[in-house]
Amino acid sequence: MSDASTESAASSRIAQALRDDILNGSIAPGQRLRQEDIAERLGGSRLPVREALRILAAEGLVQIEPNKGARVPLLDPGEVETLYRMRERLEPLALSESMANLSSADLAEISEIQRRIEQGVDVTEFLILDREFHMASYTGCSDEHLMLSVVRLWNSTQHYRRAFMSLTGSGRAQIVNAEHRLLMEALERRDTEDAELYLLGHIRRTRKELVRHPEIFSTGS
Amino acid sequence: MSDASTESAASSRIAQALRDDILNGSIAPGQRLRQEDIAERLGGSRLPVREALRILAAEGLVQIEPNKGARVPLLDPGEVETLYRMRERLEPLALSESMANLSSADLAEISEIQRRIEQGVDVTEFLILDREFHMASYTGCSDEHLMLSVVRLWNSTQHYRRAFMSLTGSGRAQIVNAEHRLLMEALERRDTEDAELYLLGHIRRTRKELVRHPEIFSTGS
DNA sequence: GTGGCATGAATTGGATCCAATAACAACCTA
DNA sequence: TAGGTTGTTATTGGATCCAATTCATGCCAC
Repeated sequence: MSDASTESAASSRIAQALRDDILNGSIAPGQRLRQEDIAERLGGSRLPVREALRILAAEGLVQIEPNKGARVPLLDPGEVETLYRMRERLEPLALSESMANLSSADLAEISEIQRRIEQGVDVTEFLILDREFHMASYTGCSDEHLMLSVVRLWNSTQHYRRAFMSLTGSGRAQIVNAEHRLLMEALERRDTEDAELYLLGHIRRTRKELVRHPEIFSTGS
Repeated sequence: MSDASTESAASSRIAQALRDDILNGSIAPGQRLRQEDIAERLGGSRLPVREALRILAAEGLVQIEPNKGARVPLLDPGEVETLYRMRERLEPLALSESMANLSSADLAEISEIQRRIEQGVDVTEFLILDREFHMASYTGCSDEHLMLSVVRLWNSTQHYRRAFMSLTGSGRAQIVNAEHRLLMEALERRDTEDAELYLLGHIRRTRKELVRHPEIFSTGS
């Protein structure tokens, strides 16, 4: 991400800043977002802030209640489980749409990302690289609707992925690496069927592991 | 629809009016939406119109380009095909989440909708009833994210469904009715596996038929 | 005649001000 | 003392005005 192309628009700039804050955990689920605070903190008036909140609402990063303001959604275990089931169905589709268009340079980049994952084990870094790994595998998918849906699913579940990783540490790193390597190998073989299957298994296993740790969802307050 | 509850905020009211206009074809894909025109036509200033356009953008009904305004998305055949492939993956999931919560009253309502479909053959009416039929089968699905995605997919493809129906007439009505009846019967048997399969087949067949008619996508201009 | 460029109008984006609604607290009453 | 009520405050929703950007038209040079 870190897109700075259209920084001209204040609303986009503010949306990007808020998006970063939410995704990296600076703003926690359940927290309320007052328009005036954001306007003061990020510069600009309340109007572009309101537009930014609408943009983020479209991405599932905040929810807006009329006359009550915006807050970061606080999901229960069932909702996260459903989001993962949606990922299991949509991401293999995105991968299959992508594979025909993946260049060998793309494959090399994916491989490089996985190499870095297997070196650094920092939780924060892992979350970034893991996301880059999967998104890189979808670069060949040119359909905006599908990719927007996929990004929405990643955004909505980002916080719980981090909570899970922080809780369990990198104990499961070997499993993830094995799954990533299987997926990569299928990509290099141009075997769509296998790639979809490995990806499905990867997401499904993660879902089951998340469900096994309901303590992730305790508010901590 | 035709919600007239006075509690609705201006932005929600305008969004609803625009949504109706887009879904029933009064506003065609590719058409530009000027803020001032809408404000004048529906009452209110440009500000709630801007919010309404953001709401609709979140639903995939309009797309906003910075400094260039909003317009109804004009999709090419490939995009619609992908949207249908997404439907094939997501709607069986929604159905499976829904089935456990479907009451016999819900089933009766679904059956009643199908009965009406088999009577009236008007294209406009069919589009409404067909949508009601499927949505009624998802009423047991309480997950907002999933249902929002499903609604988005229906909204984005509504215009092309209408174009297809207007073109081919009700010649395929018997096939649709047969598929709906198979689906209903599986619902009544509480057979999730069969229901998902019938639904998948139903959507997939429709996709293939749509792809066979590229003339739907000619702008007509 | 065609291509590029500049100027104008049209349209969107943003700031400030005002109104409406909801959260909050103190008060009064039973 | 507890519960409801009422008045105040904080926050969001909407209207109007101004600035920035884009698009179209027409002109000039080649």
